[in-house]
Amino acid sequence: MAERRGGRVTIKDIAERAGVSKGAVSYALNGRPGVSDDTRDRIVAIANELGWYPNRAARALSAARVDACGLVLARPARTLALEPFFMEFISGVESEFASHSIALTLQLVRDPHEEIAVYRRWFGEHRVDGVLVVDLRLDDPRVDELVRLGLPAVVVGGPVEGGVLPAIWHDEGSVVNEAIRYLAALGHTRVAHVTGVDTFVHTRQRVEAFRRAVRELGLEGDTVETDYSAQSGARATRKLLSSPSPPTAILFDSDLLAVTGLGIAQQMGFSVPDDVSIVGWDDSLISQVVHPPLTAITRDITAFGVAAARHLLDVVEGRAAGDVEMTRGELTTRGSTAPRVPSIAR
Amino acid sequence: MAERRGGRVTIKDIAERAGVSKGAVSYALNGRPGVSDDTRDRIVAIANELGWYPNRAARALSAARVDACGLVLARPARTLALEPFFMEFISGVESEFASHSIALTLQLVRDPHEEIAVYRRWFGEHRVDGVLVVDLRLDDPRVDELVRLGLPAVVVGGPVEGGVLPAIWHDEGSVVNEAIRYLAALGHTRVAHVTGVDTFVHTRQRVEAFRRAVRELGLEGDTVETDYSAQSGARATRKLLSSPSPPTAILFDSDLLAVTGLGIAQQMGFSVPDDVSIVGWDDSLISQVVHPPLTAITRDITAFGVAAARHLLDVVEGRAAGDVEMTRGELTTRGSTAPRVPSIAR
DNA sequence: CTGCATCACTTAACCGGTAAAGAGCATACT
DNA sequence: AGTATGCTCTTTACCGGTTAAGTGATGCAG
Repeated sequence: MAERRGGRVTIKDIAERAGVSKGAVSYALNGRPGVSDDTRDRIVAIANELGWYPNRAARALSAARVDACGLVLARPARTLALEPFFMEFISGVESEFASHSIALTLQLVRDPHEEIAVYRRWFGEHRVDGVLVVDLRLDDPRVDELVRLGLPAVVVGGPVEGGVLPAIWHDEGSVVNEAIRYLAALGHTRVAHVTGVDTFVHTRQRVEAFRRAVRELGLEGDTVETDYSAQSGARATRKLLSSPSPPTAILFDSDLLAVTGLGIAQQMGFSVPDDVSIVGWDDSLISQVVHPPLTAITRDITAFGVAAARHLLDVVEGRAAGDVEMTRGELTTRGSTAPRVPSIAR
Repeated sequence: MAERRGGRVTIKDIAERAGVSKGAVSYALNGRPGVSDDTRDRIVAIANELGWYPNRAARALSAARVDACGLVLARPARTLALEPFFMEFISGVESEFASHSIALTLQLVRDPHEEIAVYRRWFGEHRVDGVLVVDLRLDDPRVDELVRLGLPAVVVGGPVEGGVLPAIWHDEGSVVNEAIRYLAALGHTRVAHVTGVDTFVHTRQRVEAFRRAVRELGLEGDTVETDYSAQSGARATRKLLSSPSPPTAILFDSDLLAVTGLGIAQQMGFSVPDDVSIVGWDDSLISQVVHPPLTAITRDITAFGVAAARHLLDVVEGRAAGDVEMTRGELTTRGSTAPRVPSIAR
């Protein structure tokens, strides 16, 4: 084998073997006109035989594309590890990228400030063709920076003010509404909402929907904010349940929060679901393996990842922009929710 | 601003601004001799002002490095999402890579066969400088392929037969030994081990250590294999606990398995830890938030990721090869283990 | 005053692809 | 016959860096 640098096969090797020029090889392997079918077949056969793959760096240098997209996660590692959402989302993103031979470049950072620095670097280095931005915040500085750079991006989790970047999100409101109506139908009048980070747009959407539903149904409804960490979830649950008139049903904004809340409730002597009903979010197996299994808001996160990735590829190729609103999740009822037991019980 | 393609600043722009040649700019920005200090300072100042970053593709084409490393995960997405190990590991890997401006390219695949195809492509495309290989198997075909390709790699999870690839792993055996001795000291005589995938090297190590400890201590000790999925964990637990003389203590090979096992045990009417003690592995918050919190084998997974990444960078740069054995984990005791209640109780 | 380093830079080739422009030849048309 | 057209392939420039080799100018020793 005529192998060169690092054992890699280049189109030059193929050209020599086929007795044609580099240009002809390039035309042949890219399926473009300019070579006869005979020559093309011969070249393709040689390429396969030698196990040729296009050198990505070389291609990126002339073509504008690097065939890689990026995802930056700015949540604490410990939270990420426990939040099944991200791995499922990534797996959806991956499967879409893989079928287009696009690489996923992942980076974990500590805060949005670092995240912006990563975008600047990635753009300057031409490391990625585009990025997926998660956990959209109100007045998100990342949006301005991405627009300024001109780095193609799709924002996951809420429409962007002014529509300056294409976005994709779930209808969070109507499923919150469904969950609260379900709890009300079970007889609960004091409900609570343990939310995620308050400045995230999807948190706002959920909180607003929660407040609206509570108002419309004439319930009492507290809201407690967390930073998605287990500790803050434990604190929030403890605070709610130690109030003089604790809620009889709690909606949690993530699996991790819900499972933590369940543990705290049980530890405080509350029986779930007899004393307090619990509803989780992002129904993962964790919700199902705990005891009792959790009623939860289910959505197809992998499909969400697929859709986000596809949208980004469209944006990168200039095929489309605009926003995509995915169908809302569903409420899956399990053992952690039950009709409210009249207060004589306690 | 003299900006060109896609708004990116190139050394040509800097050269024009500074009134020098491209070569001089390259020398200046790479801290190599060949330019005066004055000129260097001027060039660096201009580069900073224009926000220049080296185009990675261009650099990769001449230098041999692409400054990216890869990680392929060949477990089902649903399992991955729930297994905190991987995200924690990735976060460790990431933090080490990030401090060297190395990108992490992640790919999820269905099986080792696809994984090999990814390595071939990555190597041919020159997408990565090296890879981290997880879940080492006996007679792992990936090892042969990586050796054949000459793609730098570090194997995570057990030494490679023949030492053909550098590896990094934990001492799994001695911590298993510690856990079983602890259970024996609590009075347990019938113990069980719910393992992961049997062909993984680290599973073998654990199983051997378990069998040795059981033999040495004169215990009865069943081993049941799973594929790490929650379903198979549930099945394994059900099988063990429905035997005529069920074990009074079970060691699970992962958090997910342990939590699932806990749920099944409780569902079957076993009290944990009174009827059966449970020990988990990879002590994540999940183990801590369930009820009772799980006794578990703890190890610093993030540090493991850091060490693996650092070892890979050494290998890529030809600085080192060889194997690294990390310190073993520790047993953290919590509420899921207790002294054995004499069998009169049941 | 010559000879020879040394310094500070420029020139040019190269990495491995892409793609526009050109060249040689056969066929088709007027 | 002359020329236009089309096809197939080659030549060449280019992407944005790196780097070996080359060039003037300066300094300094003999």
